[in-house]
Amino acid sequence: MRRKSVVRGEGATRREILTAAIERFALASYDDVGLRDIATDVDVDVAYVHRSFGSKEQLFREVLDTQRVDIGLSAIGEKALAGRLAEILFERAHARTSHEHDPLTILVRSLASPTAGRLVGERLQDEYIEPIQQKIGERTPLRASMTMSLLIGFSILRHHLQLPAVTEIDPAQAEALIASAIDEIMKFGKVENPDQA
Amino acid sequence: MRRKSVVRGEGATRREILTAAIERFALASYDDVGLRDIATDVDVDVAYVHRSFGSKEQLFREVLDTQRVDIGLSAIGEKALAGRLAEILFERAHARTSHEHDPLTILVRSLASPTAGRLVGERLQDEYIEPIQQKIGERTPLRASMTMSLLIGFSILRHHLQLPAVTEIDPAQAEALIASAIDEIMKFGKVENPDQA
DNA sequence: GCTTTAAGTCAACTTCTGTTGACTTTCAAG
DNA sequence: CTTGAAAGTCAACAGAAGTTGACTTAAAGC
Repeated sequence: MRRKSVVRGEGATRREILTAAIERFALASYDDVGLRDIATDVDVDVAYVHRSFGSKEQLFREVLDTQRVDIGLSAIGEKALAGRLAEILFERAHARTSHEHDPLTILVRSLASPTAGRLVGERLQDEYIEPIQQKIGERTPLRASMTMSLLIGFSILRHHLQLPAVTEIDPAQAEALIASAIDEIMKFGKVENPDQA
Repeated sequence: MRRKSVVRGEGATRREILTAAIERFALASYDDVGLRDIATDVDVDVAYVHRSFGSKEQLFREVLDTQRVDIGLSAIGEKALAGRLAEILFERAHARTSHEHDPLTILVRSLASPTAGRLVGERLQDEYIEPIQQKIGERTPLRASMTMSLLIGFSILRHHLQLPAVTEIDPAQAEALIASAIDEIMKFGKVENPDQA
């Protein structure tokens, strides 16, 4: 008597579905991606997409797992942190096969969704803010959050809204400027009163 | 022979609906706010909400009009720009009646929606980035965009995701740090090679 | 008092969503 | 050849959404 699992499908088709889902979730938000869209991409029935992962939310969760990025903080010093973060943000922007996206894209796309938002928040906290906090010294929550603000805001302007001012920028130049902005934020903890009125 | 307008309702109830809509759109995204929610708030029929504005999109447009903010750039110098922007972001955070929100909130909430996203992008460009560009000197698109990245990212972390690290910060302190971060970004144009490897 | 116009309601339609039960197909093991 | 589980399909449901046509109510204008 085998236990009949609710989740079916462990083979090649399942992987194809996951790949198609990654693509879709990088281009539209959780709520705007329909299981039927994904089903069409892979040319299977909607029901199969659903049952291969148990639920849409579970599928999304697995997509997020796919996008994990190791900041590699343990290996680098505080000085190199800014550069590393900027690098992550632009890592795939330099790639020639341009339908690749930076690891923040999928997270950022689905920020607003009530269903997916909670998952996104957790990932952001665990995968970025937490590690950054551990790396820097004083006023850490605020500084780590400001750093993330810059990264997330930039990703939004660039990929979501595709504002010309941002998309037309030379990536290498933008990367350098992001890095030095983060560097400045890192210095905040070390000054008592930055500029204050 | 009066022309029968598709849009009905010019009176007090219409204004109530608009107020309720503002509240709703500040708390949830365009797609997640239902006309039925708003109708319930004001205690009228859904159909009346719809017809008072012609369409949901038109209602949202009027809500955005409501949120217009004059940065007042003409009156201030480049030096005061950073402080002014930070002030806008925190203007209503200090208020005691706390169900008020900063003018970016509604824009940011509906970034992801395909329907509302276009509107949001236009507003952001016209109302913030454009004015900021006009105020600063060199490398203007990039610097203006970086500034907006910080503002938007912070708004998202604070209001959307409500990450503890951001919500627990003393507003006055955060405002000061945002301002000095923007100040640093403003200096980018004036240095040839910031730090570069 | 009748009429017109706006204010507001009611019920329904259409479209789209994730989900589910029941079915068929495939294919390897015994 | 038979069995049995996995792979995959089909049709349908239930819920929610924006929208629309037809209706009623209410208050002025003449």
